[in-house]
Amino acid sequence: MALAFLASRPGAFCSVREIVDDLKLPKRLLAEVLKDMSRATLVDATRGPGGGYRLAMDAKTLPLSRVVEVLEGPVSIADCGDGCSLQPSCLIQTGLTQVTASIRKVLDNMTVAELLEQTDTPAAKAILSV
Amino acid sequence: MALAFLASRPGAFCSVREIVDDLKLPKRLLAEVLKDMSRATLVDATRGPGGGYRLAMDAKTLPLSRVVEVLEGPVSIADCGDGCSLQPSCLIQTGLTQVTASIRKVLDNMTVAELLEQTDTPAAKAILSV
DNA sequence: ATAAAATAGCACCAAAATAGTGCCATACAA
DNA sequence: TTGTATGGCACTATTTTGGTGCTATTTTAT
Ligand code: SF4
Ligand code: SF4
Repeated sequence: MALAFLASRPGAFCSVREIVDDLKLPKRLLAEVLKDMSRATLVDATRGPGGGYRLAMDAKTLPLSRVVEVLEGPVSIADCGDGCSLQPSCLIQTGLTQVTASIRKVLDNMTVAELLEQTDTPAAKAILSV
Repeated sequence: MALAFLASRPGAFCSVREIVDDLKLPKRLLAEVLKDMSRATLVDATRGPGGGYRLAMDAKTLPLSRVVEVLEGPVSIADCGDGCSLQPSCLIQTGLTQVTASIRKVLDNMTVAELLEQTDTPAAKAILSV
């Protein structure tokens, strides 16, 4: 939601306060998330009065898969890696890997810009008309 | 994994013991899961010696979406329903709904039979050759 | 009959993941 | 110099998930 908000104000630095005033999110929590995204260079940050965050790239080139990876790590539905003890007897590993790939493709193919544009609630329309 | 196992023994009743001997799963836990699936008529059950579980339908007609729904409820990545307090200011609801639909489509389009057939590990090949 | 093999039900505990805070440091602008 | 803002990181609280305890019921074989 915060990224969608930033996408609606391209180029402008928006403070956490501004964002949560609009979106009604817990302020401290969103602050932590934005810090994470800043560290991952998904957003730019500037401090001090007038500062805040802005998207580090065009929202049209920011797929949801990237966001998920930054916030939750690699897209996956089963951690076959790091030594799953069931692997030797597992009957579905490759199949699940394919399902995961399909899901990642879904997330690759939707951008933050689309996420916002596709949403037709009053709040989303209002912010787009500004 | 258990459903894939049952898919490899079509028509035959397999006990929890048999399944966990092969798949190395915690017995009691798998038992609970199979009970759930039995209640949801995903599998048939018979009691007593020689009893166990078998698929209630052809594995080729059992999509993963059905399995997920039975075990974890409706496929979703955000519970917009039952009164999300953020809904009035949410900028991404419709977009996320579309992502969810795409993911469900992925799960609709892979069956338990495919899940097993696609898997090319030694264990999976072995069970298929029997 | 009786014993043994299996599922049925359901509450309960334990571990892990997620949501959310506290606290202080640092940077920037007026 | 003061107020506004992000940076870092440990910490608590809540929820979800993984797993167990216990008992009842059904079925087959002796
Ligand atoms: S899919 Fe098979 S191998 Fe991968 S995590 Fe699940 S059990 Fe382990
Ligand atoms: S998407 Fe928007 S409406 Fe749906 S749950 Fe998340 S915040 Fe609430």
